[in-house]
Amino acid sequence: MTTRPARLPFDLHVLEAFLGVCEARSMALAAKSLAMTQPAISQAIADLEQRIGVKLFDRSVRPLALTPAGELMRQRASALVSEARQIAMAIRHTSRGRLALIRAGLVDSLSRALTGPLASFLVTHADHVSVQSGLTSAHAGALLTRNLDLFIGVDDMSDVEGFDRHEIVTEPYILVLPPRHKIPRSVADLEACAEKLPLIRYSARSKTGIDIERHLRRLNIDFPQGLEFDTPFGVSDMVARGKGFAITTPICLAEAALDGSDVRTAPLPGPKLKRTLTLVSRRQELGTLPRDLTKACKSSLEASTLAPLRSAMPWLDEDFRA
Amino acid sequence: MTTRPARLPFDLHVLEAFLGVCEARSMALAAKSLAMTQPAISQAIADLEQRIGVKLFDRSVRPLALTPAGELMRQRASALVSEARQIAMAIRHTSRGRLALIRAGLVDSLSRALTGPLASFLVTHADHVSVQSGLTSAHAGALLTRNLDLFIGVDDMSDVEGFDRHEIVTEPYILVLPPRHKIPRSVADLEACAEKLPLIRYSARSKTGIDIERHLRRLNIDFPQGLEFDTPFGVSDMVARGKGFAITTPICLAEAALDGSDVRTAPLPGPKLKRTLTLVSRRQELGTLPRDLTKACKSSLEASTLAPLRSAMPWLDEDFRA
DNA sequence: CGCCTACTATAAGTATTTCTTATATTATCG
DNA sequence: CGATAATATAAGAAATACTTATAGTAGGCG
Repeated sequence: MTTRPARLPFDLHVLEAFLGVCEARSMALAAKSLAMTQPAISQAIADLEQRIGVKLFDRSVRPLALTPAGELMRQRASALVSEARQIAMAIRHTSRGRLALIRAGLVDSLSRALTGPLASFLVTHADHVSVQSGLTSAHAGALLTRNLDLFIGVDDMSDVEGFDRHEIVTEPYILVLPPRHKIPRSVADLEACAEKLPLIRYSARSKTGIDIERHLRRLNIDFPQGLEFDTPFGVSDMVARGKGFAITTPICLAEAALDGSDVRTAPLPGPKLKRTLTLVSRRQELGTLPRDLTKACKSSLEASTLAPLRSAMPWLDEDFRA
Repeated sequence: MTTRPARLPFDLHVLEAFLGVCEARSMALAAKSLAMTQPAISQAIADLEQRIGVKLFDRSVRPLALTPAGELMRQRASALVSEARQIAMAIRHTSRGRLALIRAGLVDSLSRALTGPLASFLVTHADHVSVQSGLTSAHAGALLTRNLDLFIGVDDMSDVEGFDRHEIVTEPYILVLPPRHKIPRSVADLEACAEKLPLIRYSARSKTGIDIERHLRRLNIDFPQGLEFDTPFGVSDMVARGKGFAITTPICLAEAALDGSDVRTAPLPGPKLKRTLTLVSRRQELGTLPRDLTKACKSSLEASTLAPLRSAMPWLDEDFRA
């Protein structure tokens, strides 16, 4: 006679009850919200504690307090139950060929260029589409914690396994200066320029800002701290107003969509600095959607943004295309 | 009368049964391995399918085939059940003040210096200790997929939320040359040196190798491809044999533990390049263990490695200490 | 300090779920 | 086409989860 393999000491339903108690700090209140009776909750929790061999609640105080093991359990059970709910939903809707919900992150610098095309594409594949602009680091974290299904951004999470990556575009960093300003052609010229006109910075909360600062440090260039902004518009508008110069990218500049102004653009002197925009999604969970979406975004970006940028800046690399 | 809130359409036990069928490709065989009867399995799966509203198996063929929805379910259910098992174990042992198992990753370059102290410390906190040397990128991936509980490495996963980081040491990259070789004092000297003696490289699979290559590119230095190694010993031994020079770190050099040879060391000309070694763990799951472990590692590293290195290379930065 | 209120725990019984045995149905292979 | 090995279904048994009733306990207030 075979020995029954060891079963898990809890089930999702019990964990839901446990989490209800954690939230309510009361078995009676949890019972109400879960449409069960207080003794059912009490017995379920007691049984769970007996099966796992530790106390989860301190019942000698009111309201109930979690033990350290209880706190650990709360965190991990919460994640587990949340994931289970997402599985339930994902299974149902994937099988219909449509997703119930797809949440896409889009880096700020592509917001104007791609929000429309992205949403238009996704809406043909999901009942509900959420497009969230923001910083790529936040999007990457959200993808890991399954609060996003995919994102387009500057970081491709290349050190993490289990994700697919589709490159959309690689672009160089460029100089942007106020109208009619002299163009620096060397690193030395750039440093001289900075003595008269401050560098308008991207925030260090963005990967773009970080890359630029790292680049300048490696050139041993130490521009004084001054203005910094989160958005391409903030940076570009200040340049247009003659308040300083900036290091940015053609797409960021296009994103800023300055009205009628004529900032000057030039290649960044010294070693080349580039950034790549990539679509990242979990492997195997969205079928061909990421690849198809990438194609759609490339087409749209080329027509709406890259071709005009090449016209405006003929000195951009031949490789600057989607 | 309150409406009962929507329950999850499955429980862990049913998912275990489902996964058993996936693995065995047979309900009868799954029943045997789960110590249940075949009809119990058949009914459980049928009920699951009815609750979630999709077919998971194609029963018109033998052996059973998974539908696309079934394949997605298999992947996600597998992760869920695996996580549930780990929760069960973690809760049990955390509450006893000891862990059942703790798995620590340690970057290759600290292997000799810290494997002993690390294992000695952890064995007082866990019944079973696994210390895995390797590349930090693999360790970071393993931590994310919960195949490691903590690691000490070069990447601190700073873009990912939910982790604690404790800095252990920051060290500069340095030059290492064959015995009695002339020391380059400028970037130009370094390039001239490379015309006679090749650069012995770290593999691009390591973050250290990547950082060095990126650094050289930003200096517009393009050393020809030649020898590359994964380990500090491989790189350092080749230098000792007069086969080339290397860019490395004091800790890597110490790790190489060259027998009786007398390679020359010098500051790296040009912009400074440093690396930081950090202990990374999930927030709030290991209590004070990561902080305590960090202290223990710093003490041990200072005594065993950093003090001797400062004696051997008096020109190292004052900040070069744990 | 004692009493009252509001909470949890326990006992006993009921309802629901899960499992087994017996057997019908179906896929595959020789 | 028949035999074998698989899954599905029916009916009943066993186990689990829940309810009602009530005992026991923590904390707040007078």
